[in-house]
Amino acid sequence: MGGTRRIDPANCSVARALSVVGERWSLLIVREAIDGVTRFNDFRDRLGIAGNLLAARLDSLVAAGVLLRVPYREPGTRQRYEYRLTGRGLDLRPTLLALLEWGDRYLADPEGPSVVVRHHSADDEHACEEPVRISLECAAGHRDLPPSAIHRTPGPGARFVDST
Amino acid sequence: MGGTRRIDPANCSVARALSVVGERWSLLIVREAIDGVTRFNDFRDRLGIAGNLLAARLDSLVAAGVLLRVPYREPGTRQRYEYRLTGRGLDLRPTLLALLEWGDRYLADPEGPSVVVRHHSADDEHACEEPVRISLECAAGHRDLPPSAIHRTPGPGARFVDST
DNA sequence: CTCCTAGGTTTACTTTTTCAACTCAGGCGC
DNA sequence: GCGCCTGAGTTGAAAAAGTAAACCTAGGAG
Repeated sequence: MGGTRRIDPANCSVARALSVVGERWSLLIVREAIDGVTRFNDFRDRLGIAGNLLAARLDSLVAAGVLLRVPYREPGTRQRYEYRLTGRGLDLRPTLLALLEWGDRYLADPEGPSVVVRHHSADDEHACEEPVRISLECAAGHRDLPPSAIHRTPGPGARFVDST
Repeated sequence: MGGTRRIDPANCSVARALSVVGERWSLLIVREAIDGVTRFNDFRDRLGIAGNLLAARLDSLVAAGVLLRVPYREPGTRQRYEYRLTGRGLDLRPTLLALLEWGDRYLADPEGPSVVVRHHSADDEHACEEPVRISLECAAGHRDLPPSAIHRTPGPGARFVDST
């Protein structure tokens, strides 16, 4: 017994992240939220998702802190709730952008990508409207690493399992 | 009729990418493949996934070009098949890294991340073993854009739907 | 000629997802 | 006050997906 040890694949932030946003629809809901959607019927109409499932997903995203359930009241109507993206939710943008890039590269519409993500800013200073892409860079400042130039190493919270 | 028009949310590379790698287990299988796993029983043992489901996922990842089914033969055994990551599969690393970063930031083990992705290279020249992270940069050279500094615009393949 | 093993397939069961219909609470016109 | 409309869900039955465990299978070893 006691062969080599390797990082336990179950104790991994990828798996934990996927347990929150890995279900069908979750990331698409976040994408719509990033696009400014906040209301139940708008999510439902834009995604074509079933109402009960949307309710369940919104609940779990709220529980995970990705969305915030906020009461609002439009003049002349009763109080209702909307779902606002939190900081956590905004921080899923790189994930969505990585998926967008991969989809554009390998599964795009023949006419080209349907969505281009561009740089802008509230103040004019940095607004340039140029397309944005994902880049891998290391703490030593090496930029644009190819996917083959990275490897996984155990971190402080690593657990190990024996492999045979 | 004919309100404002917006990008059709169904005609989107994020949705297409998720139709390939968005099912439960798919990205974890890719993660293991990136980690060097190629064989059925290794995937099964490391992930704890049911055999029939693993078979189905491997098939669909092969059909999507993420994995390649390659015959091999170990001396003294019959020919078997293994599943090798393709270029498409490797290009999912940024997606996995984005999920890893998000999970580390918001769902980490109290002791810290279990996995740290580091920079290395086959030739010593660029090897530095520093941690790698995802960065958003635009074509004009602006780097490290915060998630709030980007927005979606229609691309050449965009389709539109009326919104009320 | 039987056993072993990696790589699956089958079967039976449980859970999720889907679709459509229904509810609910308040505001509004009358 | 009464019925109607609307946004935001809930309910329930059917279909699809996932799980666990037993079973199959082809070639090499003994």
